[in-house]
Amino acid sequence: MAHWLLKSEPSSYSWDQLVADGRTNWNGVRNAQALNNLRAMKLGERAFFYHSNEGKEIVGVVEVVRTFYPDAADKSGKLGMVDVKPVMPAAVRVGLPAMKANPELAGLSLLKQSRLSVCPVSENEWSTLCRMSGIAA
DNA sequence: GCCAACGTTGGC
DNA sequence: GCCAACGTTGGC
Repeated sequence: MAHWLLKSEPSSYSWDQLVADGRTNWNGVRNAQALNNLRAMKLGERAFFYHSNEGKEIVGVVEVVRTFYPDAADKSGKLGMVDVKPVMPAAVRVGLPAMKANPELAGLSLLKQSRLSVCPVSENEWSTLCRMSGIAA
């Protein structure tokens, strides 16, 4: 199974908000590459939840509970979303400096393409990040 | 189809 | 608040 990382500014949608909601639709993605990543997500696949701008750290893990479907509000028909639910919070929040300092994460697309809001995470990167965050993979 | 101008994201 | 890195738009 593939793994992912979803970015959100806590001021617009935070981990706490997701936990309170129990589930949410991950809409508002406009970037073509990010949309492609959303399309590639399968049911039950997991993603890290990362707070951009404020905190700049991994705060938890989410799971895909509905695969990609079109955004009814988008007339171009290109935009869409997946639904996710929280799985567990990070025991240790992993900040950007910690990720940059770890050579095993040198290829992490979060670090290489800072503007990509939905990025893939390789299996090695996933287990490294699980270890760092105290999340049981 | 190229490229300059502009807009957006996100780290610092 | 600034700026780098991109993506997008629009004139040619």
